[in-house]
Amino acid sequence: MENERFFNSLAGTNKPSNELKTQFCKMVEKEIRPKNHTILKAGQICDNIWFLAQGFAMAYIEKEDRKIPYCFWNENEVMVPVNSFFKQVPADGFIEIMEKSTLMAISYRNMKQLSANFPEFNLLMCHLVEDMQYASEKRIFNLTSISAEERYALLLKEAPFIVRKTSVELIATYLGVSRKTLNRIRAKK
Amino acid sequence: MENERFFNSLAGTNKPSNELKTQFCKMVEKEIRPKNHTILKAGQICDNIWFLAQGFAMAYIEKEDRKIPYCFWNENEVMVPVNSFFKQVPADGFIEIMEKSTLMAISYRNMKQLSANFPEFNLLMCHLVEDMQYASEKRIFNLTSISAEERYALLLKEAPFIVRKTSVELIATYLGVSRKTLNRIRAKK
DNA sequence: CCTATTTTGGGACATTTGGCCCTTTTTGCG
DNA sequence: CGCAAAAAGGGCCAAATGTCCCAAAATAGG
Repeated sequence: MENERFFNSLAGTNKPSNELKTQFCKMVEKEIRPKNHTILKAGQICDNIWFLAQGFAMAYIEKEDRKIPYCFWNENEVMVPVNSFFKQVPADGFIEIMEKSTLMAISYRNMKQLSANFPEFNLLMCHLVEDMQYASEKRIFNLTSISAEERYALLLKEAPFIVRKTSVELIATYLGVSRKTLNRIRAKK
Repeated sequence: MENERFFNSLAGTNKPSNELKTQFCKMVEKEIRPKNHTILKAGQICDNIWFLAQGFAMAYIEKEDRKIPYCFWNENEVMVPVNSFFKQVPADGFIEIMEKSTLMAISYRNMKQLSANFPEFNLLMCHLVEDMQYASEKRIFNLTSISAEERYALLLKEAPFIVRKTSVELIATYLGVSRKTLNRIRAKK
């Protein structure tokens, strides 16, 4: 069931106790959200970690009426705006559901409680942030050291769902180039 | 003394117990490193978190004989390659001391022990990674949404020490442009 | 199913960027 | 202090990228 998938996704290769798992699963709430629904707005303090049981979503920062995507999430991924959620401060950006999605949510309060009661849960949270940091490092490396064309090829290889499910405009911005440039790259066979 | 500065830097706005502080300070070791010394090589498993008590350092990834800087550290900053240290896996990149520096080091084993004995220390480690993640997010935003010229202006404003202490080549790569382009930007008054 | 709206892809042109190369300046080291 | 090596800065040209624009295609909503 979806709560377990959420838990397993957080657990990764770790083997947390069944007690933790049971507690965790009790706390998770299910939400169905329609396409184009915004679940977090800039300025709000994020009260949830979500698991995208089904669907597609994006985090972006708004700048001069343009959306600058920071992250795309596919099914079975954990969504969390690190700064806003863990520090409980206003978010810089938005999280938007891009197609009808099923979300599993756990609140900050519940997260804190699990952390207090289960040191191993704390570890899982740390790993989550570490993984996100590592992903960011790789993205920065790509943005500073390979061409837009190579970045697009990499995206196609590692996250083709993004290319399938998003507009050219957003993909281009995500890759750090204009729509025109991405079109040219795609036109080259 | 330097051990305390290290501790305070990790503590940030938190108020950890004196007991933790004492334990921590006992574990810290001081190292003096000369210019151009590499304290971590790609492929090695990082065994330390460092505090740069004095000096200047850089993390970079090597690619086709070029150095792609990921991060620069100034005095009083905490240096840690998140993935290699926390997961104890081989590092992707290098950490190089760019000018004679004083480092305070704490080993993985000691870190683990503090984490086990002091839940509050665990929190500090989490905050450290969260902050790094937040910094990475901002950098990605800049790389995808503002011009090289604006990025340079921002760097000058927010981390002028990098501009003062590093070569044009490295700054340019850090900003995601060629040396030629950065020279042109600087030539514009 | 049809219409209004959005998205896409490409042409023309201007601008920016990068590679190559050379000279000058700075730095490191004996 | 002086020499060798490295870094900086800029000229020239080619390649790439971006802006503006429009027509065709795809999509959304009634």
